[in-house]
Order: sequence, then structure tokens, then C-alpha cells
Amino acid sequence: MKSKKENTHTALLRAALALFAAQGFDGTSTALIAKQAGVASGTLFFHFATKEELINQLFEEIKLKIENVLLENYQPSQPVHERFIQGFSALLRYFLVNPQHLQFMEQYHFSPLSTCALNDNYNNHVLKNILHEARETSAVKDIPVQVLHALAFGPIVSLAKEHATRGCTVDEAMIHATITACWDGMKT
Amino acid sequence: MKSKKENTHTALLRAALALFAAQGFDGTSTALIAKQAGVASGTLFFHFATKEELINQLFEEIKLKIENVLLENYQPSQPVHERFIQGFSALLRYFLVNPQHLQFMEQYHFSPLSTCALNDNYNNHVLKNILHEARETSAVKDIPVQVLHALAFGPIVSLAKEHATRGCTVDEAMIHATITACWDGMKT
DNA sequence: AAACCTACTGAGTAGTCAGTCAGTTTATTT
DNA sequence: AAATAAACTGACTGACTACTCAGTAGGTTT
Repeated sequence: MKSKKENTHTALLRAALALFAAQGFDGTSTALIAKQAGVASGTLFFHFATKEELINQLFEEIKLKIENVLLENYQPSQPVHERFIQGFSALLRYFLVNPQHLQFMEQYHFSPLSTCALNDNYNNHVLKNILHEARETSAVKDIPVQVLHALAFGPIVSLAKEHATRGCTVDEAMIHATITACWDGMKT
Repeated sequence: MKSKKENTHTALLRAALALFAAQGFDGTSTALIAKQAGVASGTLFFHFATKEELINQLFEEIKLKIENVLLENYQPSQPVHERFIQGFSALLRYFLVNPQHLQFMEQYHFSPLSTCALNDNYNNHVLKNILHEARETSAVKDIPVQVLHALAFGPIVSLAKEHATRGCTVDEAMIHATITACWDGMKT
């Protein structure tokens, strides 16, 4: 059973996520977030010191969720090619199911709040290691890491963004075609 | 010889572009744009009815520039594969040389001002036709257009964004590796 | 039942925002 | 040189912003 405090806390985070995804950080006032969460405007600042802290907490929460999703389905015994397909398909599926999370992460990455490298925001240890291992074992071409990252993450983000902002349908066949093509372009 | 009006007009557009790329649309006040352009705050509204119109004019200007760059180097006599490499390399090179333009376009696409489909913002007739022709002639896999777009534009945007926001160096070899890998992933 | 504490309220504060407009300067025409 | 028009100025406005804080409600402890 959740405490009242926790309920309000998560209600604020959820309202903020929806509004941030739709209108952006700067386009969303703290008063509106509070209203959407069903509390008074001052209550937001009882739970979060500043608007920025609310954004940072949201970022950490989403980052953790993605990490968990990828860890759940990770099978270290599989060959690197299988793990690539599996891992990056899971990431794409996640963003298709949670479009607001992608829109939030994209904004966060662009904003001055973000300090880490571009794809680091999505790039947990699982996916990072897969790419790294594929490169070391010569399963993929010997090209700079930045290029590998762009080739692997670029199409995923691009397709998921299209889905998030324009609502085009993306089925399993399209997911498979995308991730397979990414690998085919990278492999030796 | 440019008129005084034209000078001020372009000075405002240039200042706006630099500030928008660095701080975002909402994070940049019209007063600051005017100051950076060396004019009084009211002058901006003599040249542009609203802040939104300024943004839209900037979008049209950048879109036109990209179209021209791609048309300049277009060689219809070449096979579709050559035109793909040539065209998409030119787009990537453009964004590496004009990082602010990419950052602006990315913001514009996300904002409620943009109405067209995702990659349509970069996707002028040249690149669109190349992809379309490659698909019709079975030079590339028979997969949905959205997937083709994501595979072709995703890595370019991703790599150029990394360059724009983190300043990592991208040389000709990396450009070639990226575009070649895109094609290799798509080809039949 | 008194004291205490946590969660919450919403009017209020100081500051910023896009956009206005009466008036001034500069350029062009007559 | 007078008249007209175009370009520009910057103080101003009302609406909005993140954030504050004195006060309130309800539950728990003593």
C-alpha cells in the first residue's frame, strides 16, 4: 500500500512526463503540472526543490526502467549477433510502447541539464558492451565507436520518434527489418 | 549592395539561429535576439509579426539552403547507388559544417509549429526520389518507406548531432563509413 | 486531550515574457 | 528644402513564470 506522499509524488512525475513530452520543458509550467496531478501549485515544491530536480528525477527513473528492460532479456550465452538483435529490438520496442519516454529523453539530452555523451542516455552497459564486443571480435567492421553508435541507435531513435510524434504504426516485421538492416550495415 | 532593412533582417535571423541552437526556442527571448543583432527590442517586431514567424522564416531559409546544396551536386546520369552515397554524404557534410542548422531543424521538428512528417524536414525531393527509385528498382530491400527513411536519415542525424552538441571530430573516412553502412544495410 | 508532525494549500512576490506604440531618426521623393 | 515615407527606438503593458510561506487538515504519539 502506497503512502499518500508516494501517491502524490508519482502523480506529479506522471503529469510532468505527459506534459513535457507534449509541450516541452520550458513550455510546461509547474502550476500546470500540479493542476494535472490534482494538487495545489505549492505542493510540487514540497516534493521537489526545483523544477530542475523534478526533471532530473524523471530522467533517472526512465533511465533505470530502460536498463531493467534490457537486463531482463539479456542472455550472455548467445552469440553476439543474437544479442545485438535481441537487445536493440528490445530498446526499439520499449520506445514504441513508451513514446513519452523517448520524447523526454531526447529533450533531456539536448537541454543544458544533460552532461553525458549523446547516446549514453539510452546506452546502458548492456548495449554498450554488445557493440564493444562485436567490434573487438571483428564481428562488425573496424570503424570508430561514434559511427557504430550512430548506425545502431540512429535508426531506432528515428523510427521511434516518427511513431511518437506522427503516430505511424510500426509492427514486429518493421522492427525486425530495422534492426537486421542495422546489423547488416555494420557486419564485416 | 544590401539595403539597411535587409541587413537588419538577416542580422536578426542570424542572431536568432545562434541563440536558438544554443538555448532553444523557449529559452531565447526576443529581447535577447534583438540585442545580439544590435537593434532595439521593438525592431524585431517591425521585421517579424511574431516570434513564431521569425522561427518559420528561419526554417524556410534553412530548408532552401539544404535543397540547393543537394541539387548542386546531383548527377541524374549516375546509377542509384552512386547517387545515394553522393546525396546522403552531402547532407551529412552539410550538417557537420552547419551544426546550428541541424539543431534548429531538430527543435523545429519537435515543436508544435512543424506539421510535416519527420524526415520531411531534411528530406527534399532529391533524397526522397533516390530512396523511392532504389526501392522500385529493387536495388534495396522491399521494406516500408518509414523504415528506409529511418535507416538512411537516422545515422546521419545521430552522428551530426553528436558532432554538434559534443564537438567530436568527424572526418571524411567516418562520413564514408557511415553512408556506406547505411546502404549495405538496405541493399538487396 | 494536548502536543506534534507530515502533507498540503493557495494567495502572494519578484521577475521575465512577447508584443505595443508614440515618438525619433534616416532615407527618398517632390 | 520641404514633405513624405520607411526604419527604428525603448519605455511600457498585461500575462505569465518559478518559487515562497503563513496557515490548515488529519493522523500519530505522549
